[in-house]
Amino acid sequence: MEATVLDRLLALSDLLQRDMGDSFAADLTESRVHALWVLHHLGPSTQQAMSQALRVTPRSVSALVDALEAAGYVTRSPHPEDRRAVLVALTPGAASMMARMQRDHTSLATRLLEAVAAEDRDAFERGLDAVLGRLRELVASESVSYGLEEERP
Amino acid sequence: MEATVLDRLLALSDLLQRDMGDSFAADLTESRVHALWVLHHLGPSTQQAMSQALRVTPRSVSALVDALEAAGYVTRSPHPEDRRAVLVALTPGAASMMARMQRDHTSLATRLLEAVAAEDRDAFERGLDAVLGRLRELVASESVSYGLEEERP
DNA sequence: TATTGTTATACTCTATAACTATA
DNA sequence: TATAGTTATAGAGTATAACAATA
Repeated sequence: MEATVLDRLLALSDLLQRDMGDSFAADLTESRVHALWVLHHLGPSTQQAMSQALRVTPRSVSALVDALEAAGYVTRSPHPEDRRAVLVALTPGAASMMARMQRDHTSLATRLLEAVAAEDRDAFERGLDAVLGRLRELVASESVSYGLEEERP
Repeated sequence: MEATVLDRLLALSDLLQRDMGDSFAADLTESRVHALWVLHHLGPSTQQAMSQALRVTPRSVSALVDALEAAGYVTRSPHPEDRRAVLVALTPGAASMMARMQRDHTSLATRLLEAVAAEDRDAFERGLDAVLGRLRELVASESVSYGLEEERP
């Protein structure tokens, strides 16, 4: 039995994730880098906005921002229009680190696409979009399930 | 700027992972299901073997197996040839649960591939293999890096 | 009344280090 | 001496619930 497309996608997913989890500074973890990455793309943000982008609870964002602030990666400042909220922003050092990460990300994207034979690239990209679209449909309709709820050992 | 192939792969990775993390019985977590999945594919295994397959330390395997054993998903039995080791095996209930998960997995693989236009499928699969191969090379040569070690804020 | 963020608490995953039993 | 697994301990991520300040 040979590997299905799904198996290969899962293998890719595994490699990408392992790769991203590596090579962080000692005081950075995957979750913290994810938070920095979100700030890099969103700009200064409330913790509410970060909570939605990271898909974790506001309480967890507080903990992440506490750690990032203590290590000098972000600052908290009062929101100019809403005195309940704070604005979290990257420090200059963290911003340049994220800029470098963005360049590495772009370079990786290029190198991966270059691995695909030129005559296959269009079909490959169409296929990728099709699979992504289908998966989004399935997730939205909740019809992707490993059905573990019904049965117990 | 439109999404690169890498961005789409990461989006796929995200959806696949979110999907797998959902819909577990209350006493199952993603890590525990991963352990059950490994046992489903390897058959009865030592904790050492599980440690390598799951890429976590032996100590963490002990903790996972403790929880799975307490909840009735696996059993520990003495290894017939090595009295230091134990064999961890799925209980019948867990085995049938994993069989169902395997069917769902196969069905998902089929549905995803069906989303790709028939005339694109060969090129899509070749492209996928090429990207996967390239990523494996890059990871093996450690030349994929977001370079976070050198700089600090 | 609803929202933003925090304090308090708890559980899970993971890791390192030291230890026992066996190979 | 090396390996399989455990006890002990610690750090990080996440969650829920109750609360404060503000909208």
